[in-house]
Amino acid sequence: MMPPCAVQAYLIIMKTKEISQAPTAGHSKESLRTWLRMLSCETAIEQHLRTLLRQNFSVTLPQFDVLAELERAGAPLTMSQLSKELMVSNGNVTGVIDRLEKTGFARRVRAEHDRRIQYIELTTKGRTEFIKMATQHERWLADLLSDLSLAEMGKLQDLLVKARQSVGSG
Amino acid sequence: MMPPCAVQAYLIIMKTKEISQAPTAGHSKESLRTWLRMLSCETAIEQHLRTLLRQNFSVTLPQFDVLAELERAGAPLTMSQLSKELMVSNGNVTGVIDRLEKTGFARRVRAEHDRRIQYIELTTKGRTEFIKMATQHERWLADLLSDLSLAEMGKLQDLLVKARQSVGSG
DNA sequence: GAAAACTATTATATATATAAAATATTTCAG
DNA sequence: CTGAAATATTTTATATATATAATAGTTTTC
Repeated sequence: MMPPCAVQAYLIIMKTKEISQAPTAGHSKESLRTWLRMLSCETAIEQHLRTLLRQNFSVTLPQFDVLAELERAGAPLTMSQLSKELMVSNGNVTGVIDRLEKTGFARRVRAEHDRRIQYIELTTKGRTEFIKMATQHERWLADLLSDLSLAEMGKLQDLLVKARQSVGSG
Repeated sequence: MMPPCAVQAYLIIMKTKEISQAPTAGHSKESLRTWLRMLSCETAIEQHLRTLLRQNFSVTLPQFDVLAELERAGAPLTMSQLSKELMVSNGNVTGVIDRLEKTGFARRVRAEHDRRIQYIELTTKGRTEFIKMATQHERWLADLLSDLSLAEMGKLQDLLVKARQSVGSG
């Protein structure tokens, strides 16, 4: 199975510069190295999860994301709410919901008070299946990161949060 | 502009569990939290870079990746070599190269010794433009991660490498 | 020389960004 | 209070990217 990738090959630059990097390399070079390592790590995990979800539950990652958001909300959401929460364009959600309706995991319900709005809600099947997926998903992750101690994960989280804040709003 | 996303909304789970997490939460929960933070951080950076590349150089991220790989190699590569290096499926590279040929950044050259093979090489224009892009790309990254000290980036890299190794081969 | 392996492309389904269009509601000038 | 303009919500259109699978052309191997 082939990975999602996309960004990926910044790796090139790292490969190129790596040898010539002195330990005191400037902030610019270290930023690049940090980013490339984050990218590599994130991509590897994402690939595993994507494949596992597809093979075990016949569901794609964006579909899983929508189910998760609906389950978390505990109530129907509009298309706009979904696209905002998932940070995906509006037109995108339309397609994902189309597929989730086809497989019977979610359904559209037209609002009465404002007929522009469609509420998206989980079906019983959708909720049941999502619970299974989420449980398994958490197990997979624990396995993927099993070499890290709790303390290491804590430190890693702190640094990731700091990096995220540095990048800016979101 | 809307982000790439895709994986994204595992965030949901984090949001759900966050409050109930005791400091001594188990490895499974911490793995999930670590992953969600990594995802959030990586996605934010990727979004910025993607937008900046597109707006400043009219190039997509996969196209930039191919250019980078060709530049790094310093020699023409075959389609298979590219798809392996970039961890993208074979059929995928075909499309990206089609577009890079159209914009004049790269070109196909049929090998003489083995007519199954196409070598992909940078054009002069492609090389020139890529250098500009890579320089700018590094600046953008330094800016995005400017809140992190060199020591913090070093520690973050160590943990990311360890996480990457835990995930497995690649 | 036939079977197996290799290389690249094509086909199909899904995902995504951007932009434009379609539909419905709200606001506000008159 | 009415109706045109502004807003809001969603879908559609187009281009790119991606995974998987199937196909076509070449080369290697036995």
